[in-house]
Amino acid sequence: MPPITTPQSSTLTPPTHLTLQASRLRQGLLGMLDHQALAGRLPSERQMMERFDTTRITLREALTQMEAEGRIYRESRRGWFVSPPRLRYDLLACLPFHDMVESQQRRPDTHVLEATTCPAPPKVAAGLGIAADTPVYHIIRTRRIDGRPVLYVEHYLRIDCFPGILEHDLASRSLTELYRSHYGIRISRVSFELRSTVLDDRAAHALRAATRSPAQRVTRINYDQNGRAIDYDDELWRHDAIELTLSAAPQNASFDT
Amino acid sequence: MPPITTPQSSTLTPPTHLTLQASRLRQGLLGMLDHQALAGRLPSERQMMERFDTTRITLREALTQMEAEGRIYRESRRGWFVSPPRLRYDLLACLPFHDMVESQQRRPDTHVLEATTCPAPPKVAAGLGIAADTPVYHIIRTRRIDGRPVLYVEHYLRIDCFPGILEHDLASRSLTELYRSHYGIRISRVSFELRSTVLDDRAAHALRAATRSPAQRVTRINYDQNGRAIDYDDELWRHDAIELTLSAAPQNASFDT
DNA sequence: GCCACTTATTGGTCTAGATCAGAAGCGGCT
DNA sequence: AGCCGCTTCTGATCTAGACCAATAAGTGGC
Repeated sequence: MPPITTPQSSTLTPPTHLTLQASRLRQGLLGMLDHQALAGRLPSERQMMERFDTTRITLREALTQMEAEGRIYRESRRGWFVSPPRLRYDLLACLPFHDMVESQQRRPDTHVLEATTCPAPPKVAAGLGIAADTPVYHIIRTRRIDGRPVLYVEHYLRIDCFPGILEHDLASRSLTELYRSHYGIRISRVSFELRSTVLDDRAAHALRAATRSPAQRVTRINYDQNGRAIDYDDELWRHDAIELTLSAAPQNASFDT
Repeated sequence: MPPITTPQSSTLTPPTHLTLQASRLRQGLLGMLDHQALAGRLPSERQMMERFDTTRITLREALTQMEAEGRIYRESRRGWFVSPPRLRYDLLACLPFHDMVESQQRRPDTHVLEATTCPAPPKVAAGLGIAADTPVYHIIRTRRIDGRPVLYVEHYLRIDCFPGILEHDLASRSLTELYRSHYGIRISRVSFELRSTVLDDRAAHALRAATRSPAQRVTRINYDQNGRAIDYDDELWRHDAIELTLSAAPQNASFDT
């Protein structure tokens, strides 16, 4: 006998339940993204909720998932937006932010939030190989691409390497360029630590993002030609804004038999 | 009339509202993590919801946030767990998975889901520099650390480079080791593409994870000593399971004046 | 025309449930 | 000892609202 696999699907229960709501919603949203494509802003939550005939909570869950995918993002209390293409960030090219962004036909933009001196936090001290609480320069900046804030970065610089560097224009000049032109220091080695987390309250606020939005942390230590750690950068990117790339020779694979 | 700014705050509505619930909940959960530390499993949602006197939805939102932070993770329909320490994954060390895991005093484990031949998907073909739909080996594996499934990886190998490689034991031997010992091919260059996304349905199912849990994608192309692309790997990691590291000389910074 | 104020809109947070389906544990049977 | 079906627990999904707070737009006075 033919044991019909879905005996109840057509008669008793209407086909509009199960977990179909989610996929239906998802389909609808994806279609919306395709159509208005680069339009940017999505309709308000209440409008979408009505259009897709669902609940606010269900809708928000679907939106949150697409945010995690990197398709859309939100600005705090401002709405949902379609994510622009990711910036390709070549870790070893070591291009200054402005150059990197412009080389991809995008418009960069930097804003300095803070430029002070502070005692080195434990992690920074450890990374730089100096005693904890040694004074260091502390620079906090936000960076935007095509007007969208995507990066919150804190730099910690060794004071003995870059005396007086805070006097320069830190919004329009790149640090690495300053290192070279004013201090004769060039970067001969970099080490990275990458992990995906969320924006902390400070970063979220600075980026106009909702607290604890998904983020990509890029911690970076630069070394000069003498192998001395000269600065420690802590970058928090909106996770949908970048795609990290990297190409190099492996460091031990040549020692085969 | 005197429009008292907060007329209802003390009388009608209890002071337990605002956004305090969230932070209170968060505190409680963090305390719980600290105390039972490595215990692993968290209490059931209904128990926590009662203990913290809140709603299921509010609780789940808090849990989801901590999942995004990488502090906890969930197994589909099985519960919430405290995230173990992240595995340090040195991109340029190019250590086989088993060695990498064991060198960090963890227990590795591999399971082969599929080992077939298939036409190269467009992206793979482009990455390998071969015509689309050229047949390639296709290996799908899941990997675990201390019994926890953390990695879903699909390998695409050029058949002309590794004829008959599917006959080997792909669960206990590393591919790179097979490349070297049986085919005389060693990896002389790697290129990576890193982006944070979510697990697709297949990967989620294979990792016993909820669909669309946060994930770190690591796409990798290996090149042999002749500069020829030999394989294309697509790795999907549970995002809280790893911390990527990397140390190298920048590729253009030496050309200063 | 500029600025302070008001108001409407919208996202952020929360309540109080219900239903469904997979996972785990348990017994009993083989 | 081990397989199988049953029950129970638990997470997954969804409904139908409410109130708060920040933004943005509109309004009136100077």
